[in-house]
Amino acid sequence: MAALSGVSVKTASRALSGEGYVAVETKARVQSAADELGYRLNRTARELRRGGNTSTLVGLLSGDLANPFYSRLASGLERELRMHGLQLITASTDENPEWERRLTDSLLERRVRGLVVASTMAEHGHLAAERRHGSPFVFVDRPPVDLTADAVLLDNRGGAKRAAEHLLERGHRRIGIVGDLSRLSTHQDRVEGFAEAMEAAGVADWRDYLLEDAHDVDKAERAVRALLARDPAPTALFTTNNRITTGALRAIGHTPFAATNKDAATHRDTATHRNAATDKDAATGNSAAGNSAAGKGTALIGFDELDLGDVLGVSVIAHDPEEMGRHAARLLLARLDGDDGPARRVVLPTRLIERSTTALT
Amino acid sequence: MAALSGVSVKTASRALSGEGYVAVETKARVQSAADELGYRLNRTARELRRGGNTSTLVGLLSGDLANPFYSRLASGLERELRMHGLQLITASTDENPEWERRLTDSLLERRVRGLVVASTMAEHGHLAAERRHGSPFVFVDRPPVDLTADAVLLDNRGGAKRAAEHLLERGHRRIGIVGDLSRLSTHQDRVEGFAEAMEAAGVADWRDYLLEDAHDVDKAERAVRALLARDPAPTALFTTNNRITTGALRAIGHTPFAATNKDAATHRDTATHRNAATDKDAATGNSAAGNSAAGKGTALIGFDELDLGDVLGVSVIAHDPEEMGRHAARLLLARLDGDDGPARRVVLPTRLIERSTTALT
DNA sequence: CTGAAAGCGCTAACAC
DNA sequence: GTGTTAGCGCTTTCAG
Repeated sequence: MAALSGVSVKTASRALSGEGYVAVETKARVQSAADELGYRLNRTARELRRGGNTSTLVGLLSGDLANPFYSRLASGLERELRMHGLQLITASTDENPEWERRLTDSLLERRVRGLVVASTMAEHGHLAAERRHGSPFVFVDRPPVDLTADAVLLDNRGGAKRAAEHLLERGHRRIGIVGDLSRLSTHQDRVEGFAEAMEAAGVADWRDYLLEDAHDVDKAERAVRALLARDPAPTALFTTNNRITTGALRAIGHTPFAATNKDAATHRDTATHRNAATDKDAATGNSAAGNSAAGKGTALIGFDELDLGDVLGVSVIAHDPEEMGRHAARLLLARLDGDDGPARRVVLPTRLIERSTTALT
Repeated sequence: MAALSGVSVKTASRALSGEGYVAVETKARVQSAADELGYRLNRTARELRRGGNTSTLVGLLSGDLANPFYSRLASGLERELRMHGLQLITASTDENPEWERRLTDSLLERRVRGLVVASTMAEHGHLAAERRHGSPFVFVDRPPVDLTADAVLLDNRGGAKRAAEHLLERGHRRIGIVGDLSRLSTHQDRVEGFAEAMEAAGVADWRDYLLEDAHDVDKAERAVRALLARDPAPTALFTTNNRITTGALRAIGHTPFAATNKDAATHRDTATHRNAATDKDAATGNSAAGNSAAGKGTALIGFDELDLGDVLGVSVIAHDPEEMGRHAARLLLARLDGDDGPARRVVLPTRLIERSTTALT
């Protein structure tokens, strides 16, 4: 113990934590002793003794931290929390409900100060007891089911409706729509918004061009190819999230530059665990330029902004993931500050960004 | 205490933690009592009592979690750790050394099991005492200075050299190079590699076209515009990371689709805190199509793969951030497993992906 | 299989 | 300014 090395006893606590009065000289002595021994305060023990919730940890559960949507959400959240002395601890659920449950337990056992979750579970009744006297929850992107809790959501329905209207206004009627896991509420809302606009326009058979459960870029690419191969091919496409839009762009295959393109290796080099698949994908990806004739004239609008969306000229329904994170942080901070009012629900707007992929030709 | 609600005392511990022998019936009784009270084990207290390092937390410090490079690194790291029962706690330093120091202290005080850090600090001698009997460190992306520790790095020099050679082979001699913060070792290595190739080719004045400290997309875009406005304008560009490449693409302004593009709002809607700037940027971004004539024929190769790099046809020096994360996890796990051999240094390869931006015309 | 006591590292509350 | 005592919630002994 640093106390022995110094001369005093557990007044070292005061010196190192900077709380309470300590003589300047004593403080210096303790400090240097601690430095020499490589000693540091044990924050865990401190939080235990302090009782209640003194932790400075806030948990975030999301499907996949590598998805720009979630990483930007995390970034906004983290920055806002940090300004209030809190730290973010993140975990990916891989959209697996069982893992989400396990990770939630784990974070709660760790007595996090609060929990922000983009849930992949079908219902959240099991958290009711927790919520009564535990850490506050904030749901992001997807609302709680069977539980009242704060939530920050997107206007999915409105955004999707706007996307469909935009395509309809430009004369399209056979519009393909490719979606994520069909069990996700965000997906359902987007399909609903789309349906609303289509039916209002008198297009009853829009479901013929609906493809769901395209959860990753490769699946999306295949889905889009399948759609474009239909006999009366769709003249336009609505892709309901960033990964799907990426897949669609690969399928449609813009090659903005000269075609002297011997891009043998695709960028999907991250998939080191699925070698066979990678090679095959590389081949199909490579043929994009060749196939492009099929979907080249197809109009496209996607939900979620893309990193190079402006450069590529992709029309999108955009929103602000970082803002979502900041909002979640603010709701959480309010709860930590004692706010025990009714659950709040914030719905963030989306907006249409019209670019070349839906330009009139 | 659940003990009271049940009938036994702190045998509840055994029941809930599942360690030691407990009658099946007793266990069930305790369980239901705990459920009802919304009680959960306090992992913090457990770890304290257990002494030493029993925590399951691993910290990651990086510059900016929203940067795809770091978020993919985090993703690979998190997945690998999770397979071994460990959890990831992340924090962004915003490339601010002072914050990095503070966050490091904070994580260490929390007795994380290990620390993975993409450091922004100039030296790390202060961690020497820590390393002796504290948690192991793994440096990623940037090597430790004044400290021996495990590290997973990229072949920055080789990759940059390859990029330069690629451009030189295609006849370019006036090659602009735009880099990140000049104090970062990754930047320096990349410039060195570039320099090596240029000097070997007899281009002595390459520094005339070097612009540094373009740390964000906007700065990069401006830097590239400035470069292209030089009198003998460069015929090719090497951008040394993903953000800079993005900025360059905006500046060069490919508009792959028809120019009926009224993209009034740029995608930089995230910058709600800098309204004035945003509007201005939007304007300049918007004029990309107009200005494009200036740099349209300019060859471009970037360090780091881009999300839509294949669709856009951007040549890059690619590598695998997720793999870097997995490697870091493995080094850390080995240390936790008792490995006390000399510090390891893993250097991951890069590879050239040749696409249309460097195609011969 | 279950219980009682002690103590992990720290800090609240009081002394001195 | 500083020291003392007790106890946060748990798990470790070591006994029943």
